Amino acid sequence: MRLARLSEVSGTSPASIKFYLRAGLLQPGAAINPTRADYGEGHVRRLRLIQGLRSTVGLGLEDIRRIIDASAGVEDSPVRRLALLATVQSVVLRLDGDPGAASPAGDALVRAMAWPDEDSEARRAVDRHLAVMEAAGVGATAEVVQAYGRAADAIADAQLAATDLQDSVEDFVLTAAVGMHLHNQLILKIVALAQASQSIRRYGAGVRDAAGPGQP
Amino acid sequence: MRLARLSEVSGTSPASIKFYLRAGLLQPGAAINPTRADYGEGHVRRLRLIQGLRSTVGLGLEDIRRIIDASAGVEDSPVRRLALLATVQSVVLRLDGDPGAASPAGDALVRAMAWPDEDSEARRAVDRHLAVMEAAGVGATAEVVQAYGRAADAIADAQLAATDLQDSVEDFVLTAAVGMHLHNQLILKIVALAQASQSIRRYGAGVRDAAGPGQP
DNA sequence: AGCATTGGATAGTAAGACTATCCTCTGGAT
DNA sequence: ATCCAGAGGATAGTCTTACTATCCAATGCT
Repeated sequence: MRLARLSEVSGTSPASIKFYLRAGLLQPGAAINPTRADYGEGHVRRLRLIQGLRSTVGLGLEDIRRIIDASAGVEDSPVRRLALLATVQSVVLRLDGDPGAASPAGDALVRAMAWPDEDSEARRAVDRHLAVMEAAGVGATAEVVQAYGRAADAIADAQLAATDLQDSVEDFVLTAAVGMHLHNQLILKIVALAQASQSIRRYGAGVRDAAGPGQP
Repeated sequence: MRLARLSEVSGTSPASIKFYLRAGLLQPGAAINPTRADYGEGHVRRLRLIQGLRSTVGLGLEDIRRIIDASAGVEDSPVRRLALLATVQSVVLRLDGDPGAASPAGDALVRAMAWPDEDSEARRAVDRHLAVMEAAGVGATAEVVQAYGRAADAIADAQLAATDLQDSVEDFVLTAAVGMHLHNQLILKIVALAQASQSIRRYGAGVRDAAGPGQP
């Protein structure tokens, strides 16, 4: 198909498609001659992936490029797919950074949850984050961290169960990233609800009524 | 103190201070004469708040303005402070939106957690979010939602306990927002760790090694 | 008296993600 | 064979956000 048709099918403006081509997020179509190129189903899937990662997950084009690069060549093999999942998580949550020291709280968590005591980017990110919180005077007690751990276990289980290793790489990455993002948002909103609920429990419904800029 | 001194004390460039003054995020200093103004401790606190909300929590100036507006006049009264906390959460998590229908999953959660069955912005946000997830084909089972709920209860408890209702409004809002943000990030990172751990448990450490763009 | 500072206003910059315009080539209809 | 709408490529413009830099007249300290 030609650019105009690709634009229609994918719901992306021709100008944006050209932009993604220039940015290297989309392969050039097969050149029929110097002024005509042919695009296929792969281009449509790629555009769906870009759109989804942008609009739903809110990633920038640089992050999307990293995910696309990591997807290259990962067609089958569950192990590679799960590794790709780790990359997606790393990008979505910005897990990369300096190594940093292992934290006792992190060790305690891993032991309490009976998780394999392996070094991983996620583990280092948790350790670093606990150190940052400590430094900011916002410590997390071991009980709280373990409560997070139990919830995280359930979440991870649900997400892995919902992960279809048979999809095309694009669809696999897209559903994984979208699912991850939506679950993350859900947790945060439930925390907000819990906090509102506990406030009401302690101080009554007046808490709700006193909200907002205009005070009585 | 003069602008130059305020700049030194707060670590904000004079140009930025002027910018915040223009944007209305900072009150003008007490005018001594047409070309000289005096700034006080309140200005320093306000700048600390703006800086913290920007750099740590990553809020935009519009969101910061909403929080500042909501803080106006809230000096004491625990009830008002907790209401302010709800506003901060609403801004940080972007809880506002159309009402939307109540979801059975949300009701189940509230009942299971024995939270007060009150209407609130957070509750509507959870309901809406569950509907969005359903629509996106990323359903959350009741068990998962309740696992989130238990963790959220522990989180909310820890955060409310760490909330010092005696601080200045600025410090109160700042520590609340920063704590909220850091806890949120922690949860997401622990989920990432849980997922990595479960992947390794199922498929062995090969998952970790297969990560990254360069494949063997 | 004189010059650096202050405060206020105006305009410029940088990043990110497009969007619009221009130009040339071409392929199907005439 | 010829014409011209549309294709593809390149370049430049737009919009937003958050500053940063420059100007300018009025002071105030020396």
